[in-house]
Amino acid sequence: MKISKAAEASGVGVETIRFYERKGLIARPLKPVSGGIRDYGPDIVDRICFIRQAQAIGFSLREINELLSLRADPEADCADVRVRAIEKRDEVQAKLSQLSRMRDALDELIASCPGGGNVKACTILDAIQREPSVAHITSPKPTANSKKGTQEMKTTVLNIDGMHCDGCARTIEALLGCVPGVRKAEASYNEGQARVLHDLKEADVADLMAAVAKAGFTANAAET
Amino acid sequence: MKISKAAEASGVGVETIRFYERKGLIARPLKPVSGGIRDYGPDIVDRICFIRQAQAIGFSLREINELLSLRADPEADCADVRVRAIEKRDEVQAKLSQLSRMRDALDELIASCPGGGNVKACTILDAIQREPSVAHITSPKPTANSKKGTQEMKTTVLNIDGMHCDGCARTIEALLGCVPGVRKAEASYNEGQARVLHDLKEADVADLMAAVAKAGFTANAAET
DNA sequence: ATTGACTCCGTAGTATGATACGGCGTTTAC
DNA sequence: GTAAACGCCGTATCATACTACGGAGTCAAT
Repeated sequence: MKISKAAEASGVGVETIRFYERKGLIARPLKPVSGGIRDYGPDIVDRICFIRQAQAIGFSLREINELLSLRADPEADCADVRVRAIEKRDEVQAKLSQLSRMRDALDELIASCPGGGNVKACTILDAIQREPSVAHITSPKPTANSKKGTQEMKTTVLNIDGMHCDGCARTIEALLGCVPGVRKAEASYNEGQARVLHDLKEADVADLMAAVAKAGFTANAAET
Repeated sequence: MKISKAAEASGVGVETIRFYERKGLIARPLKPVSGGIRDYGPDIVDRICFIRQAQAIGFSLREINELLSLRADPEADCADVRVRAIEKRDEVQAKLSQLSRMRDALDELIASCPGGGNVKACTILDAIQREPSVAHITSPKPTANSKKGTQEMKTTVLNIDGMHCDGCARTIEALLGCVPGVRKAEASYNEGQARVLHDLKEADVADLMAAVAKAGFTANAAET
């Protein structure tokens, strides 16, 4: 097989094959004693395919070279390969979670755009700053509140549609807890209700309903 | 803050900051009228951190510049920002799917690995060469199943109707985890999806759907 | 006042992963 | 037997993202 055939068979360009040869990723077939054209075997095509696949998974050429040496090393253990794969998976996973946060930030930006001119409140920067513990979802910041003594605490009971389990109840509690002005939130799956202690100056019932609606539940103030 | 402080605070080299300035990624602080040394503020440090994180996720500097310009415009036309944000969102989504396929491919490789032994028998190395699910990263063709081998790991993505919270997601994970042949199950309330790594020899997609249906959810195989 | 650490700025070099070009030799089809 | 099509090989170029270097200026302490 000549080099152009090999290139076609493995889906790369001729120059790329030569490039891999220079990089030591594939062996350069010897010229036949007689003449001047090298003969590429199917093993080389396989090797090039391997390289391309490994690249697609995210390995760099240097890493691929290491994988290839491992493959050739009779002393090498499969566990070595496994470790590399797991490391790579973790890398990819980390990127995924950050990207997903960035997408959420963009969604937020898009959603807030038509509403009004406060594009400034864009969270794109926040979205990927530092590895983020999920903490901020469950633990709302202790609000340094009440500049004045004008509080108006109230407990509101909400009837909630759409809860399917205790997990839903906990989600609702967390959501309500994040609303500024909410001091305490309890939700019960069995009762289909949430009980919220909040400062009417900062959070009214509509705010609560909106927070719950974000997760797809429907809330209505209960008659007491 | 002098440039070396800013560099230290953001974890890059001084030269890198100057490089970003030349590229227009960050503004170069004006020299004070009096003297010759520029003063770097914390906003620049934030911006640099953002750049680094975004890079780690896989954005190029040019793309990052575009992302940053989304938030920078104070008086920008809302519609324009919106259009660009939507474009970016699509890019991010595309990147997410690609990375997600990479992760699935790696998961499949790792799951099929016995964990030790000679590399001659390394299933990971073999699979990088042959596994059709790895191939679809670059060329997403319908996979032709190889009948040989004792296992056939596959990642199936299910779109799930009826999830109302993270708790539901955890329930679904547990249910799927109980199906024989399932190696790994991840469900996300936000995505409305579950991602299942399973051995087709033991558990097919119908099995997965049946398991989920037991708890009152509806599952459909997603096209990726 | 002098040292030493740092800044400023332009230019140049490095690494990765290719891709292209030019000059020459070898096949091969007509 | 000759011309197009390849193959061979070295070098050059591209894009991206830094990293380093050299010379001059700035600044604070000794």
